[in-house]
Amino acid sequence: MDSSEVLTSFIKKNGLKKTSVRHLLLDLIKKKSGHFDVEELLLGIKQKNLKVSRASVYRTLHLLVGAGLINESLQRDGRTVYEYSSEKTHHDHMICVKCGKLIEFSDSLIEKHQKEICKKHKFVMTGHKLEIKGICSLCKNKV
Amino acid sequence: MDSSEVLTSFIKKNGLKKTSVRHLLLDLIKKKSGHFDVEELLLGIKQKNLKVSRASVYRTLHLLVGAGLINESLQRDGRTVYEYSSEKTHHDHMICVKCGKLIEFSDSLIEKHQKEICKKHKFVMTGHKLEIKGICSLCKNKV
DNA sequence: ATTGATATTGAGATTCAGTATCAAATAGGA
DNA sequence: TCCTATTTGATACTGAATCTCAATATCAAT
Repeated sequence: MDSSEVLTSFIKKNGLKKTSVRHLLLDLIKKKSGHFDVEELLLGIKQKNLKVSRASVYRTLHLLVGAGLINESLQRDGRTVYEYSSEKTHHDHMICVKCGKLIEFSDSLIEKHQKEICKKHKFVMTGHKLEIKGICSLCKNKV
Repeated sequence: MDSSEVLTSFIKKNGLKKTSVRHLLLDLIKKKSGHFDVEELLLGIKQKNLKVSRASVYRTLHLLVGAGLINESLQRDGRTVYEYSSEKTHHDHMICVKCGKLIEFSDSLIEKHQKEICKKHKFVMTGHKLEIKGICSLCKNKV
């Protein structure tokens, strides 16, 4: 089932309506395939001479998170950064506090431990976020 | 070296000035010993008939983070939640998306893996945050 | 295809956490 | 005490995210 079908079935299951705005945004996001925020999406929309309002972008992003198609990835400069939930394993982030560089990594052992901890607390995990802040190898060697 | 001394030496080392506001806030935070945000601090200040401005609270919190005395713990309802960096090992959080309940946990294996990953990427970690979102055991059993 | 009930959208106003500004107050060395 | 740099408080400002509400679109039933 591809993402468009996932969206359609999520919409149907929740008594919502299939709209062009919702599928248009999903398409834009799929093409980006990486991290993005609301400003980036709005810029892309403007450049392509499409018409989607800021409010609809925010609303649709919430919807897509609910459908599991995208994730709130992290906060950067006060903005929420999202990413498309691809099939590849969940990954986490290192953020360089000097240059803002984002490094992705994934560690199956950490994932496994998280699941065990949730089990121990009888907690049903719906999402998780691991952010490591520090100084990247390039910045470390500067001055 | 207790936290007040840590603050004093941090202030001296950075050519800053020792002020009553800074030590007052540190004392308030130590007494709280748990999670807190700016509004909570301001409320406590008001109730005790103390006088510290909102701007100074924000400024001092940044200072205390820099001195390693407190941590930015997580985001809750758009507000930054801090916590006092006690001697106990670093801990992470589970947040119930239904009731907002915060569950603390710590896992030395996860910590260890994080360090290894940083080493692999030649990344100098200055802090990290792990947030697991989901549904707590109490909410799970409610309708 | 038309209707009607309901959900969605766009434009702009609003909210609110956090930041910037700047004059007055304070710290602390000389 | 004096001098200079830092800090503080009051308040204006910023900007991401949300709210409002009239206009529009969806879709099931006719």
